[in-house]
Amino acid sequence: MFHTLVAIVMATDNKADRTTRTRRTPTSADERIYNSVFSAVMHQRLKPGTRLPEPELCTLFKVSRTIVRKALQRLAHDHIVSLRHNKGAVVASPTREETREVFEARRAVEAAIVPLVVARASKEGIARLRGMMDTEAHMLRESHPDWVQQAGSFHHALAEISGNRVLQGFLMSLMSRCSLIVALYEPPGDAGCEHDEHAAIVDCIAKGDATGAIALMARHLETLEQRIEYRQEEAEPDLGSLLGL
Amino acid sequence: MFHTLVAIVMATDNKADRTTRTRRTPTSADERIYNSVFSAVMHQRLKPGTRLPEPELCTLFKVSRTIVRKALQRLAHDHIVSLRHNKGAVVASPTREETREVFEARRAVEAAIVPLVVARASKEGIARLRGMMDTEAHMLRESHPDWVQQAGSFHHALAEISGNRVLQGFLMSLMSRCSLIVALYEPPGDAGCEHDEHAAIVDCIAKGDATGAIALMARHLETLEQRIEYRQEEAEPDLGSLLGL
DNA sequence: GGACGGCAAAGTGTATACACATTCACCGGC
DNA sequence: GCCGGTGAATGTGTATACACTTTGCCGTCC
Repeated sequence: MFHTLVAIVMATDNKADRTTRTRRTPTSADERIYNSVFSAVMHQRLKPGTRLPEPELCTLFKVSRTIVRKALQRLAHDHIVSLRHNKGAVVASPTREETREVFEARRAVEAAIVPLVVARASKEGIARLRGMMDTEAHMLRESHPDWVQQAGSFHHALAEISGNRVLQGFLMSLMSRCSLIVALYEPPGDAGCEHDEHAAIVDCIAKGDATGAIALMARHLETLEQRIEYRQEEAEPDLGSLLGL
Repeated sequence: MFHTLVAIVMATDNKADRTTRTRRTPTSADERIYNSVFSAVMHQRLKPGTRLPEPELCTLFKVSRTIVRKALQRLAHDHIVSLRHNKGAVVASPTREETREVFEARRAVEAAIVPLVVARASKEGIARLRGMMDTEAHMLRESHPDWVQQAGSFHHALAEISGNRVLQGFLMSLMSRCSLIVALYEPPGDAGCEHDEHAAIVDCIAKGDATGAIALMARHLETLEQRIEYRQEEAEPDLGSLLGL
C-alpha cells in the first residue's frame, strides 16, 4: 500500500527535475509535491479515488505536514484532488455533470486559443508543432507508452504559442481534469487523441486558416467527448445518478 | 493604518454573512477571509498594492495564522493577491501585459457563456435579467455608489444561468482581476459597464438571437478594454515598460 | 450467530513555537 | 548634513504539538 504510492507519485523522471536538483531549493517543496501529483494524474498513474494521506506524503517528500497541506490545498483548488473534511484528500472523481461542463469549457478555451496561434505563430512555432506531429506519429507506430502524454502536449504547445498565459492556465486545469475523466471512463489503452486530427489542425494553422482550424479543433474535441459519453453510459459507475440524485 | 484595513476588509455587509452567523461554523473561517478580501477587491475598497500582513488579519478575524495563510494561498492562486517570498502578501497589481491576456480570456469565456444562456435560459432566467436591468437603470439614475457592483453582477448572472460552473469559475476569477485592473487604471467614478449595452444583450437573449448576443457582448468588452488601454497609455505607471523590460 | 456499542489506532484541523528574513530607525563616520 | 551600516522590531516559513474526528476491530449482549 505504502510502496505503491511511492512508485506512483515519485516517478518524476522528467529532466526538469534532474537539472535543478543541484540547486539548494530547486523549486519550493510544495511546488515539487504539486508537480509530482499533477504529473502522476496527467500520466494516468494516479487514478481517481486514490487516497493521499498526509503522513505518507510527508515521509515521501521529507517535509512536514505544513508543506504537504499547502500542496494539497492548491491541488484541491484545481479540482484535481478533493479535500473531504476530516477525511483526508483523495484524487478527484469527476461526475458526469462535471464532465459535460469541463468539455464545454475546454471547447471554448481551445476555440479561443487556435485563432491566437494562427495570428501569432512564428515560423519556429509552426516548425515546432510539425516536429511534435512527427514524434507523435513515430510513437503511435511503435505504440510507445508515453504516446498519450505526447498527444496531450500538442494542446499544451498550442496554448503556449498563443501567448496568453491566462488561457494557458485554464487549459492546463481543464486538461488535468480531462485526464481524470478519461481514467474514470475510458478502457485502458484506448485513450487519447487521434493523431490525424492534430496534423490536420497544424496544416490549417500553417495555411493561416483560422476558421478552418477552429472548426477542426471543435470537431476533434467533440469526438473525444462523445467517445467518453458513450463509455459513461456503458459504465454508469455513478451511484448518485442511478439513485436519481 | 490598522484601522483602515479593518474598515476595508471587514465591511462585509452582505446578508449571506448575517443569515449564517447564527450557525456555529457559518462557513469555514478561511472561506470568510477569502470572501471578505474578494468582496473588498470587487467593490474597489482594497486597491492594488495594499499590504495584507498576516498578524493583522489574525486579529481581525480572530483566527491563527494557519487559517489566514490558507485564505491568502487561495487568493494568490486566483491572482488576486501576490505572495512575495518572505515579504508578505499584497493585493495584486496586474501589468499591462496581464491586462491584455485577462481581457482576451474574458472575451473568450463570455463569448462561450452567451450562447449557453440563449440555449438554456428559462422564462424565469430572462425575467431575472430584466429585473437586474431595471435596478441597474435605477441605480444609474440616482448615481448609487453600488452601481458598479450591480453592473458587474449582470455578467455574474449570465454565467450562473449558463449552467456551466467551470466557466462560471473562470469568469469570477477574470472579473476579480478586471476589478484590480480598473482600480489601477481607471479614474475613480468613471468605471464599470455601459447600461445600454447590457440591456441590448438581454434583448438579444430574449429573442433567442445567439449570434447577435455574442457580437454585442464582444463589442461591449472591447469598449471596456479600449477605455482602459487608453488610460494605461495616459498613466503609464509601469516603470518596467518604461525601461523596456 | 448477528448486531450494536465502545475502544484504540490512524489521520486530520488548528494553534503555537522557533528560526530566519526583511525593514526601518538610529547612529557614527565622512 | 548626508550617506551607509548596525540592531531591534516586525513579519514570514516551517515544524511540531495537541485536540478532535473518523474508522475499523473486538467484545458483549440479545
